[in-house]
Order: sequence, then C-alpha cells, then structure tokens
Amino acid sequence: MAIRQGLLALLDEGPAYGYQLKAAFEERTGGTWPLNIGQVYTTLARAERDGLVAQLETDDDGRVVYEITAAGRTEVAQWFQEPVRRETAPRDELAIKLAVAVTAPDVDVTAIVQTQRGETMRTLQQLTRLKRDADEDADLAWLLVLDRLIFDAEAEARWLDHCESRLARKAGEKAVRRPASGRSPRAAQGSAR
Amino acid sequence: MAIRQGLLALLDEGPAYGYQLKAAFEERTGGTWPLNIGQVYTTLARAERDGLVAQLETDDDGRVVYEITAAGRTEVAQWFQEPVRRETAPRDELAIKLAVAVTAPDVDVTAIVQTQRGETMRTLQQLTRLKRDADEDADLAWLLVLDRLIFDAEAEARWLDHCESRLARKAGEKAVRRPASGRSPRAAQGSAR
DNA sequence: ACAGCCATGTAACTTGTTACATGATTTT
DNA sequence: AAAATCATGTAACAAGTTACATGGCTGT
Repeated sequence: MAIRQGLLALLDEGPAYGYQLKAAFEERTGGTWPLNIGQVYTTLARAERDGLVAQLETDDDGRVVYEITAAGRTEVAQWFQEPVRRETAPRDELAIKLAVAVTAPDVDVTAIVQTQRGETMRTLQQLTRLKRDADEDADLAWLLVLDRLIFDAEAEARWLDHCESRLARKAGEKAVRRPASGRSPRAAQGSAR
Repeated sequence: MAIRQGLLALLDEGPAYGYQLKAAFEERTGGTWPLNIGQVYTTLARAERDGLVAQLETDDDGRVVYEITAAGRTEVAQWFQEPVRRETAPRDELAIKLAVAVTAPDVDVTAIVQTQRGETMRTLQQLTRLKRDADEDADLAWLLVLDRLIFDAEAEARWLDHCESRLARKAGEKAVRRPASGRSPRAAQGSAR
C-alpha cells in the first residue's frame, strides 16, 4: 500500500497530474525507488475506482489533473495517524532463506552468510558514498530515506555476524569432522529422503 | 518470491504434501509468519505450472505428494547461491511515509515519529519476551528469525531517534514561532494550490 | 523530417492473500 | 451424533510491475 498512500498524500498537498506525481515521489526518495510512470496511472485509476481521488477538468495544456476527495483525505490522515505495524510488513526474504537453509541438510549456511555479507557491505559503502556526496544540498526527505537504508543495512550486517557466531558455536558442538576442509561454498545440491 | 522459494527449498529436502509444508515452514519461522494453508496450494499450483515441482502418486492415505523437479533444484541452488539484493527488497512504507510527511505542509512529523516509536518499542519488548521464553528449547532457525526481527526493530528505533533530532535541528533553524503552542497533532488537513 | 521527450493510458502478468466449498478422519 | 481437525482445492481480489500503444510538442 506504500505507493498508493504516498501518491495520495502528495495529492493531499494539492491537485496534480501523473508526471508531477512521479517527479514529486522520486524527488522525496532521491531516486532510491524510481517509479514507473505507468504505475502512477494504474495506481491513480484504482484510487479513483475506490473514490479516493477524482479527475478534474484537464488543464490549459490538456493534462489530466487529479484531485483528492474527502474520503481520500480521511485515508491520508489515518495513514499519518496510525503507526506502521510489524504484522503489515512483508515477510523478510533473507530471514526465510537462512531459516530454511539452517535446518536443511547439505546446505553450506556459512557460505550463504558470507556471500550475503559481501553484498550487504557493498550496499553499505554505496549508500555511505551517496550520503557523503549528497549531504550538502539534498533535502531532508532524501537524507532521511538514505539514513533509513543505511541503518537497515547495518542491522543486516550485524545480524549476519550474529548468525555466523551462532553457527560456529553449533558447529563446535558437533566436534571435529573434516580435519582440513578447504572451504567449499557450493550450496544446496539437492538431496533425497 | 520468498514463500515460493521457501517451499521449494523445503521440497528440496524431500517430497511432501501441503500440510507438511505449512507445518515445516511455520516451525522454522516459529509461527512468526503463519501461512494460510490455501496459499500453500496456490503456490504449489503455480510452481507446478512453472515446472518447478510435480505431483507424485498420492500416498497410502490419499494425500497429494509433491516432488521437486530438476528445474526446481536449479532454482533453489541459485536462491542459496545469490545474495538477496537491495533492489529486490520492497519499498519501505515507513520511509516513504516520513519522506512525504516531512515535505508536506501542515503535517506534524514529530507526532508521527513518536507514535511510531511507541509501536516499535512495544514490538521490541514483545520480541524480547519471546526470545527470553524461547531461548531454552527453540531450534536455531527460529532463534535466528527472532533475532532478525529484533535487530530490525532496534534499527528502526534508532532511525526514529535520528529523525527526531534532525527534525529538531531543522525546527531550531526556523527560530521562534508560536510562543506557547499546545501540541496539535492533527495532521494533513489538505490544502489547495 | 526526425529524434526525443512529455503525457496518458491499457493489457497482461506476478506474488501474496483470504474466504469459501468439500470431504475424510478423528475426537469427544 | 456433533465438533474438531486434516486435507485439498478454487475463486477472487489487491498491489506492484512492466511492456507497449498512442499522440502532442520541441529542438535540430
């Protein structure tokens, strides 16, 4: 619902047409989440179907201007009033992956963790660079989004470390096997019952 | 794709029927993400359509047992090999909300932040309690998922603090207005061009 | 004239999700 | 016998997403 609500909130600031909404949305997220223009229209069409927005007369240049309705305002107000709940959040793919991997036989979980950490660190560096470059001029909204991504990536990295140490401890309990195993990060070669 | 891949990975450990998959999935995530049984079947049907799984003969009790195919194994192996990429991750609703709110006029962003922190802290406590209770017997997968949720919630809380201080700084720059404003957390009353 | 952007829209598809229908088996 | 649980499935929808069609306008 994030996009729908976001566009709705933008319309709450005043009528606008499709391209303006796309631009406004991307400006605030600093292009972190580029929005396919088609999606703006499908989202608007669905919002109109649900009575949250309405088409105004086309403007002087023939552009289709949308306006928020009373029902739409109510929904925006609610969106701002109510916190985002954990239950609403989508299932986390990485967590599912590790949860399944850790229980499965013949899957090198450590390799998964390490690969993922590589990716996470790369992302983190990229974000940090972006922040350094943007810090001067960028507007508050974009900076906050950026920090959000950074905080998230850091949490992910920390969690991966945590997983690794837990895995190491578990492996330790299993005592000594494979005396001098060269690292073999090949994971998931299937199996049978 | 998380559920689909998860079920596929479970099938990679051996054939199973719908209810078994639901149980296996929920066992690993400790019931954090309960799975509607109907979804198991729709997911399986779609995976079958895509040639990733196949129905075996029904077992002795007439249950429909699914088996992973070669193509399915390839996909699971890939899933484990490749890291979860940031670009794949869904847009974060909270970030969008604050990004829009912070730029909009007549929206009390501080109120939003505080409400959200309340929710986040409540979640965090709940998770911590779960962890304390579970720590004895629970299996590794469930503990890791739990920690993931905790790390995430902590990052969110930290980010909210960060947002608040940024907002305070910005408000400071605007200098003194509204000498003794009673807090008016009414948000988003619309506007016109 | 042609390339390229602005602008609107639509058709088609994916994943996730739930509500419901239908039986069989088990428990009370 | 009734209630609960196991088990399979389907219909229908939401939200996100993209590829494509279409036309106007602008600069070269």
